[in-house]
Amino acid sequence: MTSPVNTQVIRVARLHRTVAAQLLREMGLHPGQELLMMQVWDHGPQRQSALSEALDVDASTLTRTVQRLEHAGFVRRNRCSTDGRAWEVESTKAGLALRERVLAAWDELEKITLNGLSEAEVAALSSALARVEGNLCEFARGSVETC
Amino acid sequence: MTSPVNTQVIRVARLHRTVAAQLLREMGLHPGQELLMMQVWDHGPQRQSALSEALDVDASTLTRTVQRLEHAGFVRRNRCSTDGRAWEVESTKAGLALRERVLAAWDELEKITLNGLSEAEVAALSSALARVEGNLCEFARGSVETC
DNA sequence: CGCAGTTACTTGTTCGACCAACTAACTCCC
DNA sequence: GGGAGTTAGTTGGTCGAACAAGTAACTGCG
Repeated sequence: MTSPVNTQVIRVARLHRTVAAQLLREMGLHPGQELLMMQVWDHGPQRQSALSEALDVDASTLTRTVQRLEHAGFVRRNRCSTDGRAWEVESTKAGLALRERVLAAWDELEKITLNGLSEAEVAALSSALARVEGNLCEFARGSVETC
Repeated sequence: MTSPVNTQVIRVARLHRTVAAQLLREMGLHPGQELLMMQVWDHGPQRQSALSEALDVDASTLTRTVQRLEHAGFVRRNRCSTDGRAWEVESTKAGLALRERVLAAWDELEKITLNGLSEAEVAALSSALARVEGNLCEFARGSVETC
């Protein structure tokens, strides 16, 4: 078999996203949006630059995700008082109303993913993924500093 | 921390794809396309339905990937002689010319990903990913049969 | 034979994600 | 103060990926 881990990563990622989409669908969210909402719920109103760094996505990706969430009414943007270029993103009431369901879906997704693995296996998997993430990040960024 | 493995899967997937994109870029391929090419190289001309099943992607995704690869000159389509609805997808000479470089890139990606992990750790990771894939697949498909 | 149902592929639409190029606003330093 | 350089966010384009809905061709059964 040629390079099975590459293939496994790709397949697991796609399936994981598909399952996430199924779970999030009924609350009107798409995969990726829940991460932004969770970040805002947990850490309050934040600039897009902070979100983009926390979620580790491109600024342009973030812009469009925020636009869609704003359009859907889950998020609001206010001009930053101290920096005229920046926006602060904040959850609306409608956004907050999703919180419990999203967290439940997130837990369920984790359970589905790890079904049948022992605690030790989960720990090993998690630590292996952390190292893989470090490896990939180092290569992608060209340095180990920002990982 | 809330549900760390979910997050890890998502981050690793994105980084893995980003690194793949960097490696494939210079040969004019995008992530996902290399999987199709490898499938065709390894198993010869195939119908799109076979490809879509082998790569486990939606038929519509496959259609467009084939269209782009065809447009790029890496792949050719011929009407299937025994079934007027189907197409057989085949690598062109230009496609075949990429083979060595793609396989090298694929190996490098695997090496980058697994850098610093022992053989035993890789084996454990791979087996854990296989089980996770089974779990997710079962949920996504609603049955264990097709996994 | 001919119609019903299935299968193979396509198209439209939406979304995440990236890169590249751009604007507007801030900062720093002469 | 004012220009050079940086930072924040946006827009345009492209691609993978999915779902939904559609067309054309095959299959099976009465």
